[in-house]
Amino acid sequence: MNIIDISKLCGVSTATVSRVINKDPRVSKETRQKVLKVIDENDYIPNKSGRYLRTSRSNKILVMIPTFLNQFYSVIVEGIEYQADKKGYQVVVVMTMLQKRLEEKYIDMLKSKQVDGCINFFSTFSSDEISSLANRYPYVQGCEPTIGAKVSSVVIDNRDAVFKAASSFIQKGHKRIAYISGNYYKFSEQSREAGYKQALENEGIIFDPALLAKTEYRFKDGYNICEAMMQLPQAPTVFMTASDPLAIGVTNFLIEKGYKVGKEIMVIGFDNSDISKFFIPKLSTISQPRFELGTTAFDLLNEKIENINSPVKKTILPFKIIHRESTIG
Amino acid sequence: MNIIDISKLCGVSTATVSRVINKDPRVSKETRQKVLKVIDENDYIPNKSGRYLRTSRSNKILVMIPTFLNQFYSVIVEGIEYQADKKGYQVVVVMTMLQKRLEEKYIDMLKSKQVDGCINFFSTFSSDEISSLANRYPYVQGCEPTIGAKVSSVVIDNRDAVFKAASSFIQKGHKRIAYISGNYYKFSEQSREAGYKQALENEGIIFDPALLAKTEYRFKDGYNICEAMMQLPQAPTVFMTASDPLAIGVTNFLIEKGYKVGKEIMVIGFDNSDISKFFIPKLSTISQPRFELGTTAFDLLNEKIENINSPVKKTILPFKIIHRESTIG
DNA sequence: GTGAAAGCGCTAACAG
DNA sequence: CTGTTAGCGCTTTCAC
Repeated sequence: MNIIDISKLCGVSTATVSRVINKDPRVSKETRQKVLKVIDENDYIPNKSGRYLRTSRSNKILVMIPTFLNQFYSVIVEGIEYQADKKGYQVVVVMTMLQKRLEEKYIDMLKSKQVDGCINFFSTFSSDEISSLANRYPYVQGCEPTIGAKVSSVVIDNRDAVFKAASSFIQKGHKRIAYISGNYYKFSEQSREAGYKQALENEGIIFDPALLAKTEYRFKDGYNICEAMMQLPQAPTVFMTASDPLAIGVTNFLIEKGYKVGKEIMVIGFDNSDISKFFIPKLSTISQPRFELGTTAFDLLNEKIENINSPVKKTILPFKIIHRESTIG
Repeated sequence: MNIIDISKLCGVSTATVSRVINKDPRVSKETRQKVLKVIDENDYIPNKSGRYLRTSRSNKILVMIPTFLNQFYSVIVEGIEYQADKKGYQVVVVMTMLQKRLEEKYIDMLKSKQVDGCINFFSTFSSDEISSLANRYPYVQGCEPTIGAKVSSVVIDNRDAVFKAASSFIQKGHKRIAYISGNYYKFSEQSREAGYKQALENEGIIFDPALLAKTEYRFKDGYNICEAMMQLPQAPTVFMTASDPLAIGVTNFLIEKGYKVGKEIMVIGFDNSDISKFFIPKLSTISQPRFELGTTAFDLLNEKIENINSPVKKTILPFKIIHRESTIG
């Protein structure tokens, strides 16, 4: 069942059927109703490949995220969907699991014109690859822009977030502040580490490499790192981490050993994931405006879709430091 | 840059270029190499819409899930990707947020031939709609098959899972067992409630409607329900829930009020989400084989893609009841 | 081993 | 307001 079949059943041309489908106003009311009736009766759905081939637009955008395991991306995708929906776009999401092979498999959807644009939240590509990609296709990055690449992106001020949080702990008298970072050497990690070191320096505390760990973002990594650091001659009194699961892992170890988290030892995570409010003790964290990260990413992408030569933009959104029981007892 | 441009640059026909792209063996080695060189030099990527239109295959499947907020789906999607990848499929995921409008917006991808098949994990459609959909397009369901619909699906034996768990609590002497269920009136909910009631009946305990709650699956819902139930004249000594977040919400309330969870009051969740091992106390839960749910769902779909008239299959995978601190102190 | 040509289903320019 | 027609980019017979 295609547009020709429908047109024959209606006794009109395919052009007229196409006009009805695309809500072109210059079709008489009677014709329109007749066509709609036949379409409905036959459950006719236009083949999109035919349309795309003709219009070279798919009204679809691709979102690449490393994993669905990290709830962090959930609200971001909601933001993208919210904004994209208003412009009539479909949003399809793919998972790259941090693997270059999978990223290539799916970026092909952009290159082969199956989607009108792509928002990526973690790329394994080099900055040159990203620059050239973004130069030729609508492509923007969120949260983890490729360092040095010429590409539109939306992020928070990671450096300032950690700087402010660390500074406030120091001002309350803490001297041994640990920071557990990720080990991908990406934008957010570098920024946050810089903020951490800057805070120490500003407050006249000498940076101790033993208090800076690089690891994966999971619960057990936080647990393991904490276990190691608590055996240092001078153990930390504050643990700052690059994710909430890391902070929860840290807390697990501390509580197991009988420490009073939030009183003796402070713990603060990152991302304000849902569990942070319902963990026991309630977890302090640094919050990113996830929904707005999504809507902004879409807006940036849309500019590129409408004009691939529009200027590259780097948008920075505000963060929030949220203190709960794990830092204020 | 299209296949014609490439063919001209190579001095061959488009047919030959197409053969090279599709690894057709009857192309001479020299021709092949010349074509590949030109393709590479020009960064030529075939337009997929042209191909789909011609072949009516997209090598893409659609996965519909209600929300990325629930980590439960993460490993399932990994399983799907793992299996689909072996057959050369791309996996695209969309989020329906339990909204019929969004589900329709995305099911259109299946009907309009943008994907070769669809795996859905939560549908708002009626059983008639699903039956007719599954009859005409490769479409299967996972975890929450539409009740009464003629559609292939993969699930665990939800009824038996809750039956076994509840029975074991009763056999340990518990008489007041609460079950917090979801409020969507879906397959898993009905099965689990049936298992719960069956266990009570088998052990000669009269079902008390005050101990069966229907709510959403979030942390705070567990908290609120627990608060209400603990005010009953005879409060429960066991809380079973339909999700881990619900169980965590329950535990939050109990600990806040000073109860010893795992000693005085037992709590068991559902799905064995990552946090369950790192919550304090460690949370007992009922585990579904998520990766296998994914691979099996893909296999079922693939059968339908290869032959839309292949018989409808209902696959049941094993579950596991995992006891941790919240039920064994 | 290679090319010519038809056609997948659709839209849009043009004509009337 | 409606129809005719070309053509989007690709694959695939059918020839040679």
